[in-house]
Amino acid sequence: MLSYTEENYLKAIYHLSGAGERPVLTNELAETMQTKPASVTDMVKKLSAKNLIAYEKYYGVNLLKQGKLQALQIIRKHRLWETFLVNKLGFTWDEVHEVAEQLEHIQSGLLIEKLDKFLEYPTVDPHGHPIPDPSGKIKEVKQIPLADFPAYKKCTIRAVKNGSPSFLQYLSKIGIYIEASVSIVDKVEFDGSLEVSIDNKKRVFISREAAQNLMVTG
Amino acid sequence: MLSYTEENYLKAIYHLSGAGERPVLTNELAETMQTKPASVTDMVKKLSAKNLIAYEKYYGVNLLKQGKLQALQIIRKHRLWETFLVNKLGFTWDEVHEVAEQLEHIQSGLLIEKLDKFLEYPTVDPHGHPIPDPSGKIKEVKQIPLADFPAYKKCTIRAVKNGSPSFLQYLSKIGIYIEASVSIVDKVEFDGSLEVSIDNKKRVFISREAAQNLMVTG
DNA sequence: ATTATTTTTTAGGTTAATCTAAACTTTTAT
DNA sequence: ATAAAAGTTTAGATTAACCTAAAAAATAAT
Repeated sequence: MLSYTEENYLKAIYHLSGAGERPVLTNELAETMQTKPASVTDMVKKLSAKNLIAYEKYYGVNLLKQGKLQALQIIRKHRLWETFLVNKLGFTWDEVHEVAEQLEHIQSGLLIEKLDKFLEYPTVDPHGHPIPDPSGKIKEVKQIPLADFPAYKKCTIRAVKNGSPSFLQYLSKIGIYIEASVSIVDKVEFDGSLEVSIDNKKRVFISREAAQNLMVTG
Repeated sequence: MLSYTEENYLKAIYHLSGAGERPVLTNELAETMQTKPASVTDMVKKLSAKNLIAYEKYYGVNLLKQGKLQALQIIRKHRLWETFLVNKLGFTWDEVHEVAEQLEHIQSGLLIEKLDKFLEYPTVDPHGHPIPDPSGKIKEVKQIPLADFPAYKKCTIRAVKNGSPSFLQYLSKIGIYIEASVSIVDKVEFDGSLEVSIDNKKRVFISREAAQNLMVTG
């Protein structure tokens, strides 16, 4: 059984490594874990001793099979809980992260099984992120940033990349939501900002920065 | 902010003290906390320094106002979660305790507020135990053990006292549930066991022990 | 190719919650 | 009333997760 902290490390390693693609450095891990590099070294040795990650001094860590599976289980729980909070309890999408960070550590297979059923087996969370299945498999859907989508063509908002509360609140305020149908109607040369039509109803300006964090499908 | 462990101590003190009526001894606390008396002494000093309990050497501890309030908040959360697990997720009443022990420590006022609303402001949990209101107030209902109820008179099962999983499973099996209408139709002299009629439909024998753990109202 | 800089690790220490063993109170039993 | 038993506290260790400061390795810059 993993500790709360060990679980958080695995999750951070998963995200920082891009689902286990590249090695994660001590310093980046220290930053996301809000701790000191020296502490990371300690923990990384511990996880390595448990065969969850492969740790090589001065090089970084890589997720091993078991570690990746564990990380995916935690992500699964996190996203199921977020879905619950929004769909059932009426949280807004900018309010759920902190609470889900706690709920994801509850240990009960039965609970997650029943929660999944109660939510009718959702495949994405309120931010559009995919929910791994019980075995850790993820149904990836090809998405590109709205910033890279051709102008005048309709597309659908599928996910937010950086889901910080303030960004999410901003999106709500201007009327952008998951599944919204949008199209770029103008590009401002000066700063790369875009004028976007939402559901053929309203038009809003969004920064290049924001457009890079909105993932769409054609 | 209290630690997970501190919260559990407060809750245990609340229960062992009978809602704060009598002092709790180090040894009993050690037993329910599954730890050693020496560890209890340490923790009790800590909670005392935080003015949550009054600790007197060799005498025991008493809950102070703030400590009692905290304990009641945790109990509130525990019972709301149990209600959620049974009413919404389809857990049986013997499966919920362990999970609720974890969920009760989630820190989020908003979450409990919304959960309470989602459950439509329940006043008792699946075991018939009262759910404290947000300020910690409990609506006490006078109940007596079925064992002490007069024979032949109808009464209603309101709560279980010792809600161990095996007892709860046994109750389910013989058809006893919260809100069931029952009456004692025979008392066995030999061992104090009772023959009980449930909903005027079926008759079962229950031990004196069991009858003492079933709380009823007339 | 050295030197300087950055990154990472090691060494040694801290805190919360536990433990064991020994000392000390309180209670119980003669 | 005193001795034995039971209960409780103190003292000193341990473990997980962190820390700081110093040493070591890797990377970048002249």
